[in-house]
Amino acid sequence: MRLSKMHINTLREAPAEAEIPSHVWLLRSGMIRKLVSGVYGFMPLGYRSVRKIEEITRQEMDATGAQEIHMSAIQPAELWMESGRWHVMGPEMWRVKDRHERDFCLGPTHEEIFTDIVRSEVSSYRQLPLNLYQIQTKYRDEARPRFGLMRSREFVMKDAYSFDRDWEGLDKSYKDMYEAYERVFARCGLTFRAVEADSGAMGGNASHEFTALADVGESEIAYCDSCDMAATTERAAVKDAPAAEEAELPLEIVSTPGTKTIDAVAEYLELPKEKTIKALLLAVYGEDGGVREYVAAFIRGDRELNMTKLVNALGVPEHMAAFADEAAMEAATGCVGGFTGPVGLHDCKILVDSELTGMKNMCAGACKLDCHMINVNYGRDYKGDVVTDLKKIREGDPCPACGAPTRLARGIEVGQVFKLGTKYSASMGAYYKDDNMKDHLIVMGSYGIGVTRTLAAIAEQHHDEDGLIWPVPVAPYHVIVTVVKADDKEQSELAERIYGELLANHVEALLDDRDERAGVKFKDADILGIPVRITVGKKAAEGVVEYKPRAEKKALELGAAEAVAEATRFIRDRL
RNA sequence: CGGGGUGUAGCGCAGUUUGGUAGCGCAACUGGUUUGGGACCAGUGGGUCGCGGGUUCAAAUCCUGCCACCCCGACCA
Repeated sequence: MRLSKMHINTLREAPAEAEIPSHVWLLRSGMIRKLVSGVYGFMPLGYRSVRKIEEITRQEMDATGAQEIHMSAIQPAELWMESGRWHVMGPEMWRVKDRHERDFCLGPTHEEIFTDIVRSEVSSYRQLPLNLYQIQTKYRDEARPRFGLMRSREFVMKDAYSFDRDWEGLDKSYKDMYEAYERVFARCGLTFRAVEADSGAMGGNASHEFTALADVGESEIAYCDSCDMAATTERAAVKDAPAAEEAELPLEIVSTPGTKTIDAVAEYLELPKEKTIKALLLAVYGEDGGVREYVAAFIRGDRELNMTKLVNALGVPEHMAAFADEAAMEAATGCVGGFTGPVGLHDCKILVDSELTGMKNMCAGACKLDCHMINVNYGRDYKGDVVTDLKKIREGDPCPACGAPTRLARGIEVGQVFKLGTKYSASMGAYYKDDNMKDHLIVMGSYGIGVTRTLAAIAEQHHDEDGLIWPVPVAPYHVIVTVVKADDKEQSELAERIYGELLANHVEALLDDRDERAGVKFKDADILGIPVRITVGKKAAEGVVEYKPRAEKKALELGAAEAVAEATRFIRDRL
């Protein structure tokens, strides 16, 4: 492609809305363009890179035997009613009505649609296992779209669904997908980790998230250098601190005026925060928006609550639980904001972090204004309706698997795989017949890759102060041939020859034949992040050009033929 | 949804405090001079000042309602 004919528009300055490097450079390179908040369009170069990620994904999916189909983004509400998710999904689901007032949604994911296809088209064990996938636009009305393609309301996703006869089959399908995902992200040039994840609203009982490491990532992972433990911080189990070896002292109420926070009460009573109990007051809401149940969760004062573990313990969807309106909860349960403890509550479910059962002589709120209790002991003074791990993991906490210090890192969730089991086949009635004509539920898995988010993750990991540096497999073009003086006959002829030879070698080449100053062309080539630049300039008459990989600081002087050979080799080695 | 901020030309911004009929840089167009890291000179075009209502002789500027966008938080297959 000749740049003189191509529609590109690089920006000298970043639009004010862009905060992180991937967003800045994708906008400045003119690869993407915002339409409204969380909705982006792809310009010629951006769309080429998107298609490359799609193609890599497609190749790796096909290699596992998965088959590509294409379903509509518009989905009838009935299917979501059947699975039970029409009401579970919450406001993130983009709901629309047709002219007859019938309910539809713009698909945020396609479990229902694929289950529906398979239940009507698969009836025999001979048709299983089956893995169907699509690359398609998804819609999620995010509460807060952010960082360009990173968290957008419309995005391209590859979603695959596996259908097996039994759990052993699912294990195999899951492993195949997991390994395919490792190949996809490796080919995209990402530094990533696969970590254990919570399966959330997807249902199912096992999940891994593929996280591209990046400081700006919204996903936080915990991992261990001494063993292979790696999990999202939501998921990571936290080892309880060892039980205290202390005699139980008599329960006492003490006056603690104005100490509404753990910091304040610990300071006032001169106690370490580890000797205090923190109360988190929550409400579970029903579908009508009213309070269904009040919940008080107790964890050690120095810990933080892990909301995911809490809602899992309650068995409710995450958006149906939230911090309670204090006044209403005080009236209903006898708690006192800032002074709530596990002793003295009523009409309220009590969740206790397992660690507290081993702690002796703790300080907790007394459910009485300006008062705390000391020497509170589990078993003797209070009990939990549920006792489980409710705490968030911290850097340095002992690894739940081996005890070595845990490390934390941030990243971008570019893919996730789930073992769904029979959640959807059971709710929607997807069966197959075995060789005795007996019906069995199909065992399912689902597997997603955020294609456009992957593009952003790659940009986030591959840029410098001058612009993008695309890994060859996802670069919009491989080589850019820059003509320093477009009106110099020797230069333009040599550049044309090099350009032609590159194309003949099946290298995707750009020819910058624009009537621009050299500096403009160099700046643009750098911003666009084309992996190799061949500059045809002063020494064109001698047949000498400059060869420079984008990631290198210095250029090499080579003969034209050598430069073509070198560029061709560079690209082939990395594809 | 809560808190904060911003809306003025394609992009980045000034002007708003103290009302007087809109400006700068970049980009675009024309001509000339330049020509190896975002050139220079001269000229040109482009704006319902987010939208609606109000105050006023006069509103980008003051009052008011709404909308959009961004950031933090809540939330997030």
